[in-house]
Amino acid sequence: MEHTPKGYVVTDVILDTFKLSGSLVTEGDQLVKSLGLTSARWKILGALAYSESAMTVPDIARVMGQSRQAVQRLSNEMLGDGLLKAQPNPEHKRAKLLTLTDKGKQAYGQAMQKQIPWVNSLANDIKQTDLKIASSVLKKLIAQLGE
Amino acid sequence: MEHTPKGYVVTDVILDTFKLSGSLVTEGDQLVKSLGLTSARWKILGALAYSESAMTVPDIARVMGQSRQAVQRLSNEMLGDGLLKAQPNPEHKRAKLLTLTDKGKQAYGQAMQKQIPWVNSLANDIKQTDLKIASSVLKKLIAQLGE
DNA sequence: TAAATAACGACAAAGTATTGTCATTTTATC
DNA sequence: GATAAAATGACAATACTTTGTCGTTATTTA
Repeated sequence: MEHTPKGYVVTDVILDTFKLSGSLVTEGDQLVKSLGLTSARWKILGALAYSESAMTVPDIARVMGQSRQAVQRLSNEMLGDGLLKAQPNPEHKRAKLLTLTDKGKQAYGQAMQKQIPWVNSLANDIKQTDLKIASSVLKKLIAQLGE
Repeated sequence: MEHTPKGYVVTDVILDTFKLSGSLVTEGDQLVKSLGLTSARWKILGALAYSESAMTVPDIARVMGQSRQAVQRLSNEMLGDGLLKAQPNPEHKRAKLLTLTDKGKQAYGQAMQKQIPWVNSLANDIKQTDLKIASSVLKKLIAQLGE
């Protein structure tokens, strides 16, 4: 059995995804290092900042496409560091609702100020239409894998 | 400062890259589990199988876009497991040349037999032209980050 | 309502990764 | 050729992640 022409390109996309993901984590770590953040913590702050309402740990994990346990561990640390705070959840005794503290909001805001010029420059010599196509392809692949 | 329209889409691509990478590693682990492989080992086998000549550990790391140490650790384990073998490097006393053993070739071949129908089906409802565009966008982003 | 199923937090184990350091070897520079 | 700079293997520290398990809490189902 052989790769179809499309299957061959998908393999290429897969390998590039691994490479890009690694580079992004490394660059992201450097970018927010001075703020006391890491890429992983930054993503959790982002999930909560982007959300309109408070979320539980499993909520965040689902949005991020990660395991509940990984988010739980980071969230516990970030609660201890004062980046997050927990509210009682009227609908669930154990799964508390997490939100950003002022410190968390400030850290996320500062991270965004670093992220914005960074991604803007990353996009410089790539066409808008191509970026949108790439985004849709990645989303389709994610959807395929989620089934 | 705000995101440019393109910067906004790049952010989307970045988050999707994280998500997809995680899913691919998880799925890949399942796919080759019965062969005694993991996604990480599979990628190293692939780097050597794809290469026309033997490579050193740092060579493999550069191709994979990963740290030398991560590849070193996996390679040492795989040497112990008989998936790889080391040849003396006439051009370098310390950096030995790695190649696949018969066992390594067999494992990689079996992995490919599982990978091919998998990626072919992943590509099913995505247009070839879109896949190529996605691939080129990822490569451009990787190049930007490598500078 | 009762029982089965799923979700959740806590904890642990294993794997993967970056970063940092050190001694040694190789390569580049002068 | 001598010296400086870079590359390499080994080792350790730290961080992130998945998988698995357990007891408890919610939800679904009968």
